[in-house]
Amino acid sequence: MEKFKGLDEEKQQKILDASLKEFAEHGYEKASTNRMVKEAGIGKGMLFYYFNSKKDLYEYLVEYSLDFTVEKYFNQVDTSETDFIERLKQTAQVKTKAQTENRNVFNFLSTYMLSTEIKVPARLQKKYEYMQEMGNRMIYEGIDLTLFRDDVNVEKAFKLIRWSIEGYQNELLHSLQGQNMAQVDFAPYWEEFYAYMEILKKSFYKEGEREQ
Amino acid sequence: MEKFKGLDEEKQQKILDASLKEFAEHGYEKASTNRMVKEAGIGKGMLFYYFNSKKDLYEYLVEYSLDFTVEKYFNQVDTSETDFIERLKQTAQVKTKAQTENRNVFNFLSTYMLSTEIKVPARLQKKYEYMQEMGNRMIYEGIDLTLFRDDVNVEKAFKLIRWSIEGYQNELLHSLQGQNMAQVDFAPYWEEFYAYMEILKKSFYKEGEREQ
DNA sequence: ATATAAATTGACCACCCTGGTCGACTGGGT
DNA sequence: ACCCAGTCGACCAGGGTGGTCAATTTATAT
Repeated sequence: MEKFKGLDEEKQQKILDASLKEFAEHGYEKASTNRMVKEAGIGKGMLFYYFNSKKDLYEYLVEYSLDFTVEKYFNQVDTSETDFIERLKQTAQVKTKAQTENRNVFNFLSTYMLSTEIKVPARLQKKYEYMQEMGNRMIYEGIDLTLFRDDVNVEKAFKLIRWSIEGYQNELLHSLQGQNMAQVDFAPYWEEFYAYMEILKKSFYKEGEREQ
Repeated sequence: MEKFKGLDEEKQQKILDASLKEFAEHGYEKASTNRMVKEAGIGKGMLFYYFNSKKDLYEYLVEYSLDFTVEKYFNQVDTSETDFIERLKQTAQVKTKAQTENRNVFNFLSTYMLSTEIKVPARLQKKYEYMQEMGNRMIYEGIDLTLFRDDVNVEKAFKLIRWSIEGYQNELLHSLQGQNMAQVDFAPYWEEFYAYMEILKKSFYKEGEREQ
């Protein structure tokens, strides 16, 4: 692995992108090292020179993706915002940015989370659980509960709001399928998103407790 | 194909289940006819005796799944219910029932809808589009718009409510992963689901326009 | 009972792809 | 001149592919 880290950034990135993508699309077993090296533009031997085996490569990618997610996503959210919906608006923005900058990491990680075909070492498993815990804190910690209507269960309102936002993001992602994310003008979609957020506030917050 | 339809129901079902499952899990290209026949408990030759080729089998399954969905799902929903959330409650119940009775069809169809690796004949494509149109009508046709609050856009409220329900269903499905659906006691989950629906009514409907 | 037809099997085919290895080659440092 | 880390891709044995077909069992008709 030290071999790999000695490479110049650009080459590293090409190899990471190629292998993250391959694993994300095909899962562990059916991912092909041949396709990876072709996509990355390196000789077959090099992949096994940098990483010793397919399995080692996979574990390296898991750790890389976890670190990436914590640093470029979780650590960017300002947890001093106590308005739940505002907090989620912010996470949506940060997430979109991180996702646009490196889609492969997100795709890889989400297939990794669902898949059960391979078990990683305990150290990585721990890291993964720690990351989930961190993600929860990023969303729920320090939220001002008094903004919510008194006649609805706050826990359930949390979930409904999160599901709504995930639903919007999924639909948007699906409708933008195939387009190069880097060159899509997101402005109108943010407008639309904010409109949805306003509705959620009207619906789930107390009357008159809303800003402006 | 007539050969296949002449079989007794039980054998047909075994073959359908095995191949729907295989295609759903691996996609068209990587699905293995060998695994299908092993799972179905028939000789290799028979699959190509009933259906002429892998492709023909796939198209048969698409049509079968579309017909199944329309008959056992769409046609069971009572569209005389004009309360949007009540209508969706009902579709959720019908869907859960149909899904429990034949999970493979739903899994196959949802991967088919996302996948782009194979294009089916125009006739099937038309049938698919007709089914989507039918699904929309099942959900939106004849809905009483006056129940909704005046200060929110109804179209957007529709979507928020649907996303919420889909979110709940996904989370439930995920938490029940691996268990045999046929022998899960759904009663407490329906309780929980109804609680969520009540919150949605409180949030998105006019004050005092709610039943009881 | 016999002849004919239909259903069913699985060994077999030629081909493709797999993760991983290894001898050959490169270019820069000494 | 020698060394050596870096790089390549032909090559390996093994396994899986969709599809075929001669052989056998089972059902049907006479």
